[in-house]
Amino acid sequence: MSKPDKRDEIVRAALELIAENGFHGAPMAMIAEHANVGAGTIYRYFENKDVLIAELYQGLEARLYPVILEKYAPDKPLRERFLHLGTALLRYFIENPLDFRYLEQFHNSPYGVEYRRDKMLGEKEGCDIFRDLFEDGISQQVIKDFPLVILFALSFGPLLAVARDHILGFVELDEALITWTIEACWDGIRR
Amino acid sequence: MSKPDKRDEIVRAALELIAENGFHGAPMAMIAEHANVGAGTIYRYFENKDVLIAELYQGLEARLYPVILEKYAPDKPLRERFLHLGTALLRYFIENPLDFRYLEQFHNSPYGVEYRRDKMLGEKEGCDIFRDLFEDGISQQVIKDFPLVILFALSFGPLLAVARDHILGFVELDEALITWTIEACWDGIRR
DNA sequence: ATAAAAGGAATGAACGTTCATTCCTAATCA
DNA sequence: TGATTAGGAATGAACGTTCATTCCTTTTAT
Repeated sequence: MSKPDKRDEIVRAALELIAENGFHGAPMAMIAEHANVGAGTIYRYFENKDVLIAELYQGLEARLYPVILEKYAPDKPLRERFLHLGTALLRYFIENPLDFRYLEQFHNSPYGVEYRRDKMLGEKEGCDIFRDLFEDGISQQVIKDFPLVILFALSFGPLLAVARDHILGFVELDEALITWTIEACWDGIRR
Repeated sequence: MSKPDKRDEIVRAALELIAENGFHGAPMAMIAEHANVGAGTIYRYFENKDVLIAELYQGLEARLYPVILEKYAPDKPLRERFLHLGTALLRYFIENPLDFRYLEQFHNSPYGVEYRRDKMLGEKEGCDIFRDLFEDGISQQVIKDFPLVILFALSFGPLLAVARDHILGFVELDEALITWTIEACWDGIRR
């Protein structure tokens, strides 16, 4: 097993176990076992569990942007742009349930809240695409003139909820239902 | 301190600590200390930590229904009924941030998922009021003909998200913003 | 005086992390 | 080329800590 191979195995095992069992249901010893690696080996690649958790998160976030930006046309009408981004995101979550569950675990943990607070205060990059879209829509009087946080809530709230419901098996989302759901989100934010 | 008084103190301390620090940030010893009670005393009232957590949850849920049903008029138009329930719920969460944070902790934990699954499979009582409302709306062709789970997601998704944002200090919700947000949710589900 | 309730030190299991040791590879020497 | 050895990656048993829970003593109430 080559060198980066081992790191990858650790990351993969951590993703699987944490996504399925939460941070506290995934002890380092168990992660090591599932990665076919000694317990101490993890510490050759990650300073401690917190660092492993954070790096894993950043890796997932980095994967996400290219996916939703693929074929994104910033010149199309606002509604079309919104539907593109929303459905792309929802599809990604459905096709990558482990990623989704991990992101949720992270966001609902102290790590995530702190991370989000930093982003808020620092006005960091990240959801730029959505923010631009909303600001565009407000100034064109196409989207309701609400604070951005509210628009985010109206868009991502349902999106994350249906993704969760699908992954937990409470509903079976097909292409049609995905589109309808994102269209309904648009109805919520449009004037 | 009388007998039920002690039980109440334990429940209050557990609510505060778990809402603020999560299940794993609220050890039994700390709960006992904050309740001014010996560590062993908790076990006179609750078989173990899981039972404490579950009973606390059921207590909160039981408080919730009377609140949102107050002044609820099942004969008013659908939109009005929806706005009443939605704003009442959102207001309750904002006025009782500890309750809200506890409920979120619970729902995002293995306890909550299992609990929800039981409810789903058993078609248990609970969100009856909302379900009736949605089914009414669908048959009157006022609400989109979506699966109930999707309608729940479109309504509660944003509601919980804005409540979270308010409590974490990312937005300051006043009466106007509360109404506008719930109206926007209605725009999302109405035909 | 007796029983019930409360208290908190003691217990053992589980966890993250460390570190002395092993193992593997590849450079060095004969 | 084949044998020897150095270096660092990998290991997993062991450690210290934390936690839920138990158990025995003390306090309170009757």
